[in-house]
Amino acid sequence: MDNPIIRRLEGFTRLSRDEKQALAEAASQRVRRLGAREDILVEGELPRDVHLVLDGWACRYKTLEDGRRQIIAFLVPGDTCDPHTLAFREMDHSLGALTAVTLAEISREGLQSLTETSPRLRQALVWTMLVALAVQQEWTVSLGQRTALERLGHLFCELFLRLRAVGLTDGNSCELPLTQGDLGDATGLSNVHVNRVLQVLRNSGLIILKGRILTIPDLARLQEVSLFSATYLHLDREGGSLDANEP
Amino acid sequence: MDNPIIRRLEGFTRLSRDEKQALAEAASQRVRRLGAREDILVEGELPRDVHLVLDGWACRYKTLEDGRRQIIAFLVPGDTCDPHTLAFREMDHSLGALTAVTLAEISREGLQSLTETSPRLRQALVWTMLVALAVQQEWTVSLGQRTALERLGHLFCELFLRLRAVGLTDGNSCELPLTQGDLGDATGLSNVHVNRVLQVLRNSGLIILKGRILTIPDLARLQEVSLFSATYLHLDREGGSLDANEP
DNA sequence: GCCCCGGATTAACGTGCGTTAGTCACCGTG
DNA sequence: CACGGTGACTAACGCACGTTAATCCGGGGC
Repeated sequence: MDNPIIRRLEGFTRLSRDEKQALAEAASQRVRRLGAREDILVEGELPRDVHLVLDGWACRYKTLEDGRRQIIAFLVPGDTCDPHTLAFREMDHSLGALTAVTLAEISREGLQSLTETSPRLRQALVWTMLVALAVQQEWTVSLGQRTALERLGHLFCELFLRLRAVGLTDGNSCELPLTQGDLGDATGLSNVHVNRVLQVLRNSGLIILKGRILTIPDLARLQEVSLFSATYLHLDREGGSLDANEP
Repeated sequence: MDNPIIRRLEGFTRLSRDEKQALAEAASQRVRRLGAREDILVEGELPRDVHLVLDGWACRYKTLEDGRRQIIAFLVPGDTCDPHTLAFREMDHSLGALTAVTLAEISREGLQSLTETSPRLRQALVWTMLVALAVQQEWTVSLGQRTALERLGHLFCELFLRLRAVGLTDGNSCELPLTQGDLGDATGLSNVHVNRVLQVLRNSGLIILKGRILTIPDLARLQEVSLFSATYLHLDREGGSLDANEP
């Protein structure tokens, strides 16, 4: 009943017991498990369901004809894989598991009836889409303007805070089950250069990265170096239009 | 009554006479005009209204502390400037006019009552947000993987098709009121390099760019060179979940 | 008609990052 | 315990692109 999706949405709005119950039930009806590096959905597919990440890491990616690959988003527990399904028939990108993952499958109709009974859940779903957009905009800034070091530092800040929002951090550490190749595909850098820059980040004490564990000894300093400002993540309950109708 | 917003939404769903009427009325209630290069909203502001572009070009942009600037989206007639207002209090980026623009201002409440009376308009609004997300994802790919020439070619394809969708092209030509500096800020390139690459595009006959008019003699060829595939724009009426309940 | 100014263009030079290609460390497997 | 495989790491070299700075051009104001 305590699942990361609810934890995620509660960062935005307060949910009633009934809403949580309905959501938890919908998300436990059908569960799909995949191994690391398996594809969840590939570009061109016509998904019938919406997938939510319950456990593990996944990513969105696009591939160009000549093989170049760009990871366009990381998905951690609590994230929605494919809200697009609500408006588009066909996937315009692929979804891949990075680690072994557990997904909840909710049918389009199921999700729709959920949002039709609860305006608050509807708002929450819109909110997740807008946050996804805000994150994507920030990635645009990273790839367009930030140096390699800033890009990686920025990404680490983002991932750490997103994981913390769903209770998946331990002090100033979190898991980071990504290869240097993955980091390169996400930041638009070669794996070789990712390696070089990681050394610098390590040697300057900004991060500790060993095994699959990332530690950020001084988050404020890493944020400063990476020109990171957390507002775009909208992690605090700012209150959108819903609150206008509420006490 | 025939305004670009309706033209835009009709690319996704068929609207009833009443819905169009209500939308057109809401969009004509309050109109705001700005000169070229003026700011519409700046980061940190707390907008009370949602803005729609009726005429002219605008852009979203973010600025880093040291002055680096990234344009994260171009807005043309029919586009929604700030759907965020529905969920976030504070702007996490700025909006600027590129040319003189005419905007429709709709209050949060006004928009909400519009979407509450018509589920179809609600769906259409969700659709515009998802398209914005899809476009942002494609920009991520461009900045991460495409070469300078591909980036510019890709951008030209995108803008041309988006303008065509709202009836703002003339044969294989359209307006392009952007400076080479703007193009650089959008593609993550220096204005000098934008200039170099434009020469190549011109000399190879892929584009004609003179005055503020862009002509694409052979769109298919430009698409090929830029690794452009139009699916991410979702310009065709694919039918989302709404159609499931319809004849 | 002249001035002024933003934008386009060009040139010379520098560099951050990619590419290629190799070695090394680790881990699960038979 | 040898093995194969994957990911981390290193080194040498090259290029796409940035930086700086100068010149050119066209349009609007008076």
